[in-house]
This record gives sequence, structure tokens and C-alpha cells, in this order.
Amino acid sequence: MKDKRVTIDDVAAAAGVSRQTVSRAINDLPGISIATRERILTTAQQLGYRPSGIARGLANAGQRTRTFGVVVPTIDNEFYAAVLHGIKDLTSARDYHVFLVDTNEDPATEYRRIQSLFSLWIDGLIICSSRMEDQQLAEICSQLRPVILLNREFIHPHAGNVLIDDAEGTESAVRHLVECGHKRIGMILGMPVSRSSENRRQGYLRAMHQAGLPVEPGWMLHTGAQLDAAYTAGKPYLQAHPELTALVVYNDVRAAGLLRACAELGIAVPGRLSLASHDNITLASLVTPSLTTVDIPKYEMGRRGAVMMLDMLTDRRLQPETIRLTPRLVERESTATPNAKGAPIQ
Amino acid sequence: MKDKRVTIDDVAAAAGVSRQTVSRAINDLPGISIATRERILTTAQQLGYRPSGIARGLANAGQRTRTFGVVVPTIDNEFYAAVLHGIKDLTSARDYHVFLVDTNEDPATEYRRIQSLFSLWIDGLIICSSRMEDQQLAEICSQLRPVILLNREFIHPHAGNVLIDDAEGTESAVRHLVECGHKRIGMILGMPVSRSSENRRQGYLRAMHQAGLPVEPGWMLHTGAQLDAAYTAGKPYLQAHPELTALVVYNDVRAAGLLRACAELGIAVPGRLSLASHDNITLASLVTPSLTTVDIPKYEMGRRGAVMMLDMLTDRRLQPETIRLTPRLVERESTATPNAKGAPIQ
DNA sequence: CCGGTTTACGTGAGCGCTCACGTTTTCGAG
DNA sequence: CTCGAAAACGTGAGCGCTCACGTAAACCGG
Repeated sequence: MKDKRVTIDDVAAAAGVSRQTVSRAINDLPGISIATRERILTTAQQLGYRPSGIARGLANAGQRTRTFGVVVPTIDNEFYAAVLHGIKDLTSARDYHVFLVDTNEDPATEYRRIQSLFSLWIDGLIICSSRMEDQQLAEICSQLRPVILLNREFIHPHAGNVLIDDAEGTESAVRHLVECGHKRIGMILGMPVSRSSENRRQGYLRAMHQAGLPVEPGWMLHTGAQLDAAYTAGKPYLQAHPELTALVVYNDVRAAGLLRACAELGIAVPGRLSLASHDNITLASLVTPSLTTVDIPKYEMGRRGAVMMLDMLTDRRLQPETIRLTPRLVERESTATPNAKGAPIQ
Repeated sequence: MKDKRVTIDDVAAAAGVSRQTVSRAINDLPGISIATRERILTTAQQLGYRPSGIARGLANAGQRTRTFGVVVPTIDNEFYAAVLHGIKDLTSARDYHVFLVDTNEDPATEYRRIQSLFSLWIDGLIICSSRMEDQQLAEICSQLRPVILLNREFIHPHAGNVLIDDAEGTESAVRHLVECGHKRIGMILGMPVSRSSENRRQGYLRAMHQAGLPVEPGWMLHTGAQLDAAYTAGKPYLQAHPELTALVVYNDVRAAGLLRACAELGIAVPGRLSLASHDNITLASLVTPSLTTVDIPKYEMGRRGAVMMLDMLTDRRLQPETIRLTPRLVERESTATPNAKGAPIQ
């Protein structure tokens, strides 16, 4: 800290060569004999020389700082933690570093923090479940390449996509409930700004339509991201809609909140009310009853995104792709045939 | 991207002043009239000028890049996600950016990735539950200030500490079990490299000793970090030790794994076996039975660490502190009086 | 042993800022 | 009106690298 930093010039002087030759040795570039390369690397080692990423970034005008940003709505949700985990392994192996941005589910914060990241000359950006408008995404893509969008479709020559078919996932959940014999099925949605929530809503409506089942507007409810929020909002909702025998829930966290509400209201799950949710995070299999849920390949999503990003960074001519991953319904205890008489709950 | 970057010189030229004057305006430094400051800021705005953090970092020889590193053993565990959440709010508000490092619970990876981070001239470092040796920590502290250690005690003039009294937490859990009437109490430990695990083991031994209860070496078991690992290792352990009526578990994730093992073995919890664990993450209250657990103020831990770090960055003369947070036992369903006859399990 | 090519190096310049000065202008006291 | 100090602004230099060159040495066939 206090003792002067070791620079490339120090190494050059110690090895009796020019700065450029040291650079060649360090970066494994041609135009240097094997003997001198060895010698330079040894003295660099001895001096404890560590090339400055900052100076490198400046020198090549921000072409590569070996850093990129990863943006998630909230690190608190295991879903995003799993995505991050998929990104991390690749990153660590290739010696990149990631700036983590948590937007608190707020589009304005998302935009502001990403803009702020740009001053650090990041090489690329992975945005998970972006809540921003298309226009803002376009602006960001115009300033940077590549930008990889996870769980959010956006077409742009700089933007790659890793998507899961949200509508299809929800449809499969609704179909499952219909096959169980349910006719009055409600839906708990996510935040209004969430695209996934909207897509899943579309899937719900489509599946209900195809099954020839009616949907009341009051059967759909938006809730906050936290378990408590779903619990709080869910309680009056459940009381107001005793006619429902099944619910499709936006994600497992909210389903857990509803489970608690059901327990307090004396609504048996799946006896009186069946619950099917999305994500398949750890708690889905741990709560009682365990949750029937649409599994999203979270780790895979992160991993594929990171692969695309690093590939595009390695070969700048590479074009971004659109990868579609398929969700898969996992049947557990929270769904069952409605009670014999088909009687409304309560 | 393609269009040239806007630099400070572009702004200077456009505003008809020198580069330095623009710098004064941007950084709110004295020696500039209010009128010109306004004018410069306006033209900077119009040109879309964004000062380069990279160039700034280089220019002041790495005194402040407004970035720091956060190191966690694994982002997959909600515990660390919560700590990160506590760090994030402060960071975002003060416009700092964090490099996230996930070490995969491996000390060698931890060391390697931190060294690699140094080339990016980070201003500071927050290490959560470090698995490294004291000697390696000392080396890192000698290269950087401040370093904030969460959940790991280490004395160094550059290092701040935010600690929780692990031993005391475990003692309170054991005392609770003893008060319930348990006499043969085992312990499920974490990874051998984990300091928390070792501290909690000490607390367990001390509490057992104070209660005048015996401890068999075979009653202690190390397991991996994942739920499955605890489940797999726990099953034979439970079968081999039918004499135990209660278990103190290193953390909630492992307790959930044991719960599953118990269910499959037909061991009623808390009927035949009581479980008390640590952390109080979300799933602790969601599993059945809900877990009696030692609550660790995770968010607070992260927040206090971030506060200390940013304060020390703002005023470099500030000395690092050692903050001790107290754990608190949360009683739930997984602990109870052993069955009447005090009979061994099975 | 000589001209031309390859291989091995060295030399400026510059990336976009900040720092430590230097220079000019303003302005009020004597 | 003069002088000196404070305010307002400008001028190198340099942070630690890389890039595009330039130059000297080694090599090689004729």
C-alpha cells in the first residue's frame, strides 16, 4: 500500500529490456525470443509485478477491461442467485470480473446504475429480467456491445437473448389443473413492470380460453416480490374469492406466502385449493405441501448468457443469438383433484 | 459505440475553457466562478459527456476508483445473499460499484480471485466468512486498505471486523435444548474450513460441559454446504446414533436436509428428535416443522460493513473498528421436550 | 560476403484524466 | 491611482499501459 507500486518500467529496468518487450512477454505476444520471455517473467514474478487493469483499459481506449456488468432485480430472490451462479463459473475460469448491480426491481434505478457503470468502461452487460422500456434498452445497446438479455426479449444487433417460454410454462400449469378437474382457476401475478408476469398472464388467459373456461377480472392479483407482500395481499383475495378451487402463482416465493395465508384461513391445500407456481427454487420442495411448479432452468440461463457474452468478447465479429430454453412442470403435493362435490372453498 | 467517445477536452473546447476548468466544474472544486461552472455543466450535458472512471483511476494513481470487491463463499446460500443486500443499498446510494467474487467455498480460489481483483485497483474489499489462513489475510491487508471482514475475526491496522458471537449463539441453542430436558445432544457441523463452524463447535462443547453432559466424538459430523450433502451424510449418522434425542445443526440449509432424512427414516421431529439450527433464513420458517434457529442479523452485518468501508474511504484517517452483533434464538416447532420415557429414538 | 527477409527488440505518442504549479484578472485598501 | 492579495483560469507533466511504428541483429540462399 505505502510502498510504491511495481510498474512495467520497473520490470523493464530490472530485466534490462524495454517496456514494450516486457509487454510482449506478459501478454504472450510474438516478436520475442523464448529465453528473454522466460527471464522477464521470472523477474516480474520476483518483483511482484501485477499489470494494471486500469492502465490497460485506458491504453487501448476501453476495448477490453476484462470486466462486465450483471444486473438483477434483487439478489434476495434465489432465482437470481441461481442465475448469477451460472454466470460466475465461466467468469472465474476466464479471469473476468463482474460488477453486480441490484436494481431493487425499479426501472429508474436500473437505468441510472447501468449508465453509471458505463463510466467504468465495462466490456459488456448481462441484464436479467430487465424492467426497462424498449427505448431505454435500445439506448443502452447503442452504447455497448454485447448486451445479453436474460428472460427478456429484445431484438437489436448488439443484443443477445436467453429466453424461457413463460406463456407455455403457465399454459402447462393450467392444463395440469384442468386435467385435475378444476374449472375456476385464479392467478397471482408479479409486479406490473415484470415482463415474465405479463407473459405468464397471457399464457394463463390462453390456456383458460382453450379449455373453454371463464376468467373473471377479479381473479387476477398483482403482489409485491417479497413473501410477506404475497401473504398480506393474498389473505383478503382468498376470502373474497371462495369460488376458486385452484390458483396459478407467478413464483414460488409468492406461493409460499399464499400457503401461509391459507394455513391461517384454514384453507386446506390441496384439499380445498390447489396451487401451481413457477421457478422451482429450493423452498418449493421444502414447504408443506411441496409445490407443484414450473421449473425454470436458472443456472443454465446464466451459464448460456455468460458463454454468449464471453464468446462475443473473444471474437467481436460474432453475431448475438437468441436462445430459447424450455420450462418443465414439476408435479408435487400442492395440486390435486378438487374435492368430490366440486364445492366452493369454505 | 462506434461514434467517438466524448472526452473532457471535447467539453473544454466546446465551452471555450481549459481542460482543468472543466475538471473543476465536474468535480465541484473551488477556483471557478459560478457562471462558468453552470455553463460548463450545461455543455457537458449537451455533449453527453461522462467522465471516465478508468482515466480517473489512473490519473490519481489508484487512490479512488469508486469500486470495491465483495467476496462471498457462495452466492447460492440465502445467508450471503442477505449480507450482499445489506451492502448493496449503501453502495448504490453513494454511486460506488462492487465487484462480486464467489469463491465456491474454496480458500485457494478466494486468494487467487482477490489477487486478480487487485489489478483493477479496487478501493477496498469486503470479505464475508473468509476461508483463508491468517497469513494470506495479512498479505492482502498489507496491499490494501480498508479490508472489512464479516464473520471472521482478524486483527490488522487495515482491517475492520463485523462479527457475530457464534459460540454464544450455539450455547443459547444448547441451553434451550437442555432446558427442554435433553441430555444426549449431537452436532452437525459445516465445512472444516469454516471458522463459524469451529466457533459453533466450541460453543456446543462449552455448553454441554457447563450442563454437565457428556459428548461422544461420534456425535459430531461435518457435512457439505448443500442441502443434499447434509441429507446424504445425515441419514447414516442418524441411524448410527439412535441414542441422541436432539441435534444442534450448523445452519438451516443443513437442518432442512436432515429434516428430509428424518422423514424418510420415520424419525418424528420434534417427537423423537429435536433440531435447533443457525441463520434463520427464509426456509427456516417454511419447512415443516418450522425450525428453532439462532437468528444472525445478516442484512445488518452487510450494512455495517459497508458503512465502515465507505466511511474509511471518505476519511482515510479513520481507524477500523470491531463491531460485534448478537445472535438471538428464535424458538419454533422443531424443538420440544423429549418423549416421556426419555427412550432412545427408534 | 552481400542484399533482402525474418526475428528481435526499442521508441515515441497517446488513452482521459488529475495534480502541482504558473499566469492572468479582479478588486479593495491605502 | 497604485499595489498586493485573492479569485479565476491555464499549462505542463505524468499515471501505467498499448499501439504503430522504427531500427538493429540474425539468418540465408546465391
